[in-house]
Amino acid sequence: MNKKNTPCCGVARFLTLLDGPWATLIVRELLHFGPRRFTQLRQALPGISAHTLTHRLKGFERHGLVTRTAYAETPPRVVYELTPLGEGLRDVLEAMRKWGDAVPDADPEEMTNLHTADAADFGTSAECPYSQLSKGAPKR
Amino acid sequence: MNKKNTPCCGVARFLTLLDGPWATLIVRELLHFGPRRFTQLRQALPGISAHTLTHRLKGFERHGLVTRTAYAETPPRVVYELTPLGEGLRDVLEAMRKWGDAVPDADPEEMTNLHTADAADFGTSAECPYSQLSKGAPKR
DNA sequence: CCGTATCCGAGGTGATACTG
DNA sequence: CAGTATCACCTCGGATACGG
Repeated sequence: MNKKNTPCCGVARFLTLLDGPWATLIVRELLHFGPRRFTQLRQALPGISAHTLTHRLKGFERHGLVTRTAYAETPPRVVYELTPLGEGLRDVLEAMRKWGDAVPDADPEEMTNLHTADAADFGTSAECPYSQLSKGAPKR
Repeated sequence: MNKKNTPCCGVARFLTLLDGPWATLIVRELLHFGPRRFTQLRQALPGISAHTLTHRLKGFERHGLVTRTAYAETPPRVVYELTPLGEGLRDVLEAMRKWGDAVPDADPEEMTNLHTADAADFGTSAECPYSQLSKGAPKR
């Protein structure tokens, strides 16, 4: 919009709002499945803790990326949903996915390549092995 | 123990390869300016330390995102350049920038220092205010 | 000039236990 | 079910000092 040389601001803003390893993946879930409950997100993101999920979600809500709707029922039910702003992340996520899929296996020795199918989507959430990247586990 | 397990979905892969707040910004510099020397990058990213820059750069090199070319001169000269793979990140960065620009300033209190320089001019993207948001940056 | 080595703080994350 | 609180760990990042 303004000068062509200002990617700095937009990029930095994205990085600020979606900091942390889990943030983007949570958004991916909501983009892919639509409104989701707390437990659903938790199950869809193997390895994430309630602590982290809560923290990220609250941050998103605070920044206007998602809405939180609590139903006073028994048992309680809370639904998180992307706002239009959060929906706007679809293009970014899509670009990421496209790039990531195109990445040749730079590290030859592994590649648990099982994501062959879901190119059209953001990937099947359930099989995201990102849990293995959790801080506690040595990843590289 | 393998160094890295490659996430099956592209999004996770991106997040794995470009982890940390500075990673994406370094790529942005290289995307924008092309091949750059160590010191140039350092200057272009106010607040980054040699330690971090080296670490990120080595990671990029290891994953095939950038190439490192050292000239045995005096004084020594080292040039980093994006590989085609790294170039492919342009779309992602662009998507981020586009989104970030469209984000309304929902958090004035958190972004305070962000606009100090304001839309003024990041003419060359040199002054990326992200340094003030970095983990260790004490500016706030 | 281009890093590397070491120390240190900050914050994300997980595990566990507990509340509404 | 949907969190919250606390603790501890890990990694990233900055600062400084040193080496190629």
